Amino acid sequence: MSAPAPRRTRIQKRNRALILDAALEVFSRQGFRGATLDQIAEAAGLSKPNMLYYFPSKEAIHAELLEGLLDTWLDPLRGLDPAGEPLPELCGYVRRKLQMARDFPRESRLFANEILQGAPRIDGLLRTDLKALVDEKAALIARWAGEGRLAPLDPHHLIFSIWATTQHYADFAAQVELVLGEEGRDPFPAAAAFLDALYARALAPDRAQG
Amino acid sequence: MSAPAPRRTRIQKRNRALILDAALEVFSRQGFRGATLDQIAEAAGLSKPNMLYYFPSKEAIHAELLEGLLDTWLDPLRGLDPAGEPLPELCGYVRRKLQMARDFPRESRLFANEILQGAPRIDGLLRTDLKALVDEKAALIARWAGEGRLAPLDPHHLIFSIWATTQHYADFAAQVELVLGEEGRDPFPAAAAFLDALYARALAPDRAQG
DNA sequence: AGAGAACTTGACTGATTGGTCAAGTCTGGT
DNA sequence: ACCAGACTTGACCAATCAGTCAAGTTCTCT
Repeated sequence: MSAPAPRRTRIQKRNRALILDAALEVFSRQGFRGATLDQIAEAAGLSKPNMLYYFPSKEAIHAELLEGLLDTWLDPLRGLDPAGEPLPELCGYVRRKLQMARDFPRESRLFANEILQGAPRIDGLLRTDLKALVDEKAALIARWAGEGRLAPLDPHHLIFSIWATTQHYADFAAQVELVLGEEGRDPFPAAAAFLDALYARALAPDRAQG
Repeated sequence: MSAPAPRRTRIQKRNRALILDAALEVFSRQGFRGATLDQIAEAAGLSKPNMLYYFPSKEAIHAELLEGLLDTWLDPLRGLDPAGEPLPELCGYVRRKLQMARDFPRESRLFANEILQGAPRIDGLLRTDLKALVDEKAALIARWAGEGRLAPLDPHHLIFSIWATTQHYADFAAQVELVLGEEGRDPFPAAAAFLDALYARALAPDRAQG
């Protein structure tokens, strides 16, 4: 199926990692077209021809970043446990997703850039992997709501809202910092407290009638 | 203060509008660096030198788009009425903001692109106009919450969450369509119903005690 | 109709882009 | 020490980039 296991020397491992890290930084800010190999090479501390010794093209670097991304990106959602209590499960999901926005803001921006452009290079993955997982978890949420253990909210749009509110702190970090005005301080603790309260309130099931 | 009123012929009005519309389309997808004057010229149906007869540079086109943007972008928030009932006021704000995402998705993406890059060309405006308005409305929301007419949620993060959830439907439209799977259908009616329910539940004040 | 301004464009420029190549240097195994 | 393969790089290339310019065409006003 996949390519034969590539033999990698120590130097290959180190330099490929340097390149991917630098490329993540540049692509996540400038988008694919806006990024240049020179920027990436400089950020990686390598010469441009040397970088192209490890990757055949700009496309290849970008593709390798995107491939690795979606899997880890969806981990928090995979962790939504059908056996757990609905409300804590969903609040836990929100917390994990926010944690990812804090820990991997560059990955979040890379993804955002890709979607903003209409998802030209990731369309296939979204259509299959992403949609399957979301549909599965949406069904779970719908079941919980049907059992009266959760507020009756559209599951797909609920997932969208969780993505939006959590990734906002990575993708729009510049705006968040400017508006809060405390440019040194970490907005994530307050964000976590707010989102926990928001979803705890919104998702609490209606009072049982009669 | 501002430049002397520019005398504009019919042709100037038409062609400037053509250029700005084409540029909005291209910049909002590709970002500033990723967009090219040739793309914009082709989308506008003009030759590149002709386009540069109306605008001195690529930067100038982009700047003109950004300048016009923030004002209309903040209109829904300005409409938050201190004299109104807190809950309907905020739900109305959510509705107006979602309507803007539906009617002006390119503007939303242009803004998102700019913030993703760290807001290099709009930093000043955000620091002054945006922050002032947000602080004013956050104070209003805090007052409402203090009076027990609204749930006690952090006002700044509440505003962030409204921005995030509504703009999501413009900026991440490609993903929303793919996940919902009904690629022809309009996701906005369901989104409006969901967001109205979400915020109505989350923002309802706690039951008065004793 | 005619003059002057407004508009349009093909051909161009220097800079930057992604990518190549031959000729080097370094590294690890013997 | 030696060699083969791994790594590195300066110089280079064709394509594309933002922007210029001179020479044209079209419009507007009288």
